[in-house]
Amino acid sequence: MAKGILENNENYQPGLSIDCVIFGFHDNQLKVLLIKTPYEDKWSLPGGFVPIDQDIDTAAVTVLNKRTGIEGIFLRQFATFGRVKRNDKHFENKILEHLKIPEKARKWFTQRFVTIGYYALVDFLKAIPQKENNKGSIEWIDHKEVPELILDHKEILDKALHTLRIELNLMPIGYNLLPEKFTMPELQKLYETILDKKLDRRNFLRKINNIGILNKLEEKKSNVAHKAPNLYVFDKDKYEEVLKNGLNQGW
Amino acid sequence: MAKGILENNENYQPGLSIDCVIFGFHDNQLKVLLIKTPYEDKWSLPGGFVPIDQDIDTAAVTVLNKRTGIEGIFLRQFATFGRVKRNDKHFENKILEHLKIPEKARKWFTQRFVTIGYYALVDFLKAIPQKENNKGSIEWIDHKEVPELILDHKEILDKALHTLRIELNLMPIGYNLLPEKFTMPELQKLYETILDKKLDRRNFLRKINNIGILNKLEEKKSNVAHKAPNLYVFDKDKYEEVLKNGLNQGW
DNA sequence: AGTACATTGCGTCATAATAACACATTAAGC
DNA sequence: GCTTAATGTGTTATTATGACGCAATGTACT
Repeated sequence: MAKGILENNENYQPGLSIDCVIFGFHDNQLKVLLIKTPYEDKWSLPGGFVPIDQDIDTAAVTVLNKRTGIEGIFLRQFATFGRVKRNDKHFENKILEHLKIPEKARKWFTQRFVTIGYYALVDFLKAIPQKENNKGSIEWIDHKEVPELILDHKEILDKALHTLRIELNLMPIGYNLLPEKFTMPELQKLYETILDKKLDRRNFLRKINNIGILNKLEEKKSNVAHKAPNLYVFDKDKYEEVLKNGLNQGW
Repeated sequence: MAKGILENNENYQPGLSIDCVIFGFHDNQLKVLLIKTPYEDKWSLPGGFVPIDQDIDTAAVTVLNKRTGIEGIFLRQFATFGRVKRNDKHFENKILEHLKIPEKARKWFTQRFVTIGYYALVDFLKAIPQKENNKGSIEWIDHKEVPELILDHKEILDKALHTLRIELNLMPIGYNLLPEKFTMPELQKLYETILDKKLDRRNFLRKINNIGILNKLEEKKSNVAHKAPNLYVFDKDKYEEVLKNGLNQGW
């Protein structure tokens, strides 16, 4: 919840919020950063409100930065959710009381909200979940084991993943999700996890190499079971270029 | 401008608007439906506000329906625009006076607005531009000859076209842009116009046919110069199926 | 040390998709 | 009837994709 919002409603854009679907990758699993709500047994996406003097993109960056502690990450708006009924039952009186929201601020919280969805791809190891005032809990959760979410947050999460899957065909990914040096099997696992589909090792290698954004290092990964795989890094310049121009332009 | 908004601000979601980029196709040109603003020599996208008790998608349908008179059209949300400065200079006093907006309503119009962009594909011949109270003017304008637009509407239009170009690879189009019976050269021209690129006749035919959404009719187009082209119709069932499942799934 | 096993690197082959191009057909206009 | 411009229907070379074979490498076990 945004700082000072209880005292200064008028400093925020009314009826508008930001919700972020923050993806990370760890242990061959796609993780999503979720927050446990203090007042009921559900979870929510990290979100916030939009300061009246701040661009919506900036407000999204603020949410992300506040929750992960990192900057300069991949962040993209993917949809805006505005069904009337999406929050009409949410902030009931008992919840407002539990949150100790003063009477005069309640109207602000119970108004109709439209929310703008952003999704982010971040480095799991660099992104340290940040609690709100050291209270509550925030955790990385396997996207296959997402618990019940408040409001329409499940729908938002699903839409984010769907968008990510489609955009896999339009842009390279991995730079923000993997450590600097990584192996081909790791990159492949990332794709397989996002797509929820097995890919052929050898065809994957060929296709990824054809994009031309990887540099193979001399070193191999050490301390691994079985044959040591090669290490790769992204060629940042080429990566950015492909990100900008897109790939796979059908027509 | 939405009905009753001057008297009943509180019936609308504050600081939120809808803008529609309505595309049509005629004379081998991609057209955009634009409105001449009465108070200055600029044009704007057709838009509206969001009734407090209406889904945003419904509000977008309302705008579209009001401006074209048609229903059941292809309409898709593509982005939300929320820079702080996007409308801070727009509704200056002289404009508010010109619009005869009463003093107490001015605060509503001068607040910060975030707008949700939708784009639509409609049949040029069926969509008859509808004026506001028979005042002002609304016209189909060639997308290559778009005049100066208010606010960030040019940016919104560009983003819509960019989205449409990308989505050409993910879905079939034409059903909402062409008459029921059409020729292959017409469909090709549509693609060429949207993409702003020449395509090879024979390769285009093969690729379109492989999608499997067209039925060739027995008849040919009559009263044409040169060789009479075949007529086609979309197979609605297959079209809808491909629309839903998408095409060209890279991975 | 030797062997089984899992995993990686690198390659082949058949098929499908794409790009570039040739030629015959049809109708209008002179 | 001839020219012209557009359409219908191919062919061929190149590239991308999908399915699969096999040798190399390191761990674990006997």
